[in-house]
Amino acid sequence: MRYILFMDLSSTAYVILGMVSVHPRSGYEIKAAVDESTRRFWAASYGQIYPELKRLSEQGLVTGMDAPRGERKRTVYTITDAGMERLKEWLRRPPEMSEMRDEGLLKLFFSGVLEPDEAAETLRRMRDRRAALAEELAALEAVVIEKSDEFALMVVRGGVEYNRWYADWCERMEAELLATARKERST
Amino acid sequence: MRYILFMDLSSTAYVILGMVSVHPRSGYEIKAAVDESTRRFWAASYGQIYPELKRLSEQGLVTGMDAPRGERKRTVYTITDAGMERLKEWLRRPPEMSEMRDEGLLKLFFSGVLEPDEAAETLRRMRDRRAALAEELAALEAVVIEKSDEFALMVVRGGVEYNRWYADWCERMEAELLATARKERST
DNA sequence: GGCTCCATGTAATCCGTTACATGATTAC
DNA sequence: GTAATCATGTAACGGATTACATGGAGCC
Repeated sequence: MRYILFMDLSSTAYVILGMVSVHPRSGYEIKAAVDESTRRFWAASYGQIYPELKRLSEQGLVTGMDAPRGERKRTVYTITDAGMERLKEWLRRPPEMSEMRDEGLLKLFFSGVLEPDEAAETLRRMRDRRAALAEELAALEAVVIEKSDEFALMVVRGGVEYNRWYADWCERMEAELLATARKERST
Repeated sequence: MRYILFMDLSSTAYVILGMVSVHPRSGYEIKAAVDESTRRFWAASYGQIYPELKRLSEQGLVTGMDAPRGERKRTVYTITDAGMERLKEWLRRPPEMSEMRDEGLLKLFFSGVLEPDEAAETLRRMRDRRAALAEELAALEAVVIEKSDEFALMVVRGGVEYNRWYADWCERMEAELLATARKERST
């Protein structure tokens, strides 16, 4: 007999716990929920979800129940009391990890070897991307309002604001860049 | 004899090309440069840098030259014309990848199971972290100004602005959260 | 003498994505 | 009937971090 008292959970484990804390879901549904909500700041793939569900189940943090749809097998997972405790305990701990990888910024950073208008082109692309993302999230906002989930709404709106700020920053930097380029040409 | 005409380069390869495009550097110096500049939006470890330098050298995109310091062996890498062309070609391509992982946002997203003031605590931690980061980058700004690198400066300042926006957003969300919590308590 | 920094490298490991396999159900 | 979606899983692969090994140089 093995005693698992308090094994460290992976970050994916908490996404799963969070997702089933709202209401029971199948692995497939968890993946779908992640893809339309946390994906932009915390993704998860089938390759993580299914093995993790098995582990969480073994540790008694979720329980899987058969819930077939016709002849199609299906297992929905419910969070247990122990699972809810672990989730809350994690939520109360100060957030640690935060990282980003941004190819646009990297290109900008090295753009000293290019002509100013080539660098400006990078900024325009970045701007367009961010503007599109802001619109996408603004559309999602309507969907989230329906669910009346205060925190989900807060996060989507934050996403809209962030992408708008970013798009605006790109515009300003492009203008600045072209302005100094003009000034330099005239001397 | 092997003919490598146009093998795809890894993202790390471009960081290295970018870093040696400014002036020749050793692997150690590349790592140090990454750590004090691009790290926040594009990191690189020794485990990537040294093998990648070897590959880039084999492909004729950089050339390594012995540059010992006393008895201590040291190799500095210089970008070749071919390497510069590859770097520029990449810089001109529209940026694709951009991703983030943010534990704070993830915790916020699932904070519906907590008391409002516990969720507010998460926002306070996030705010403090962002404010500290903004200060850190503001201090770095002074160092970057010395180097008179227009693009590096643009990126650091962007970082300051971003973290200040983020910190401010956290403050506003905390206020909003506590306000609705008060309202709900009074009903 | 010991600590920190300079300097190069590799092996083990972790984390995560992609691709694939399989099969039922629903919509057109 | 066939394409898309629901549903579960795993194997292969790739990217990146961590840890370790090795050793010289400079400083207190």
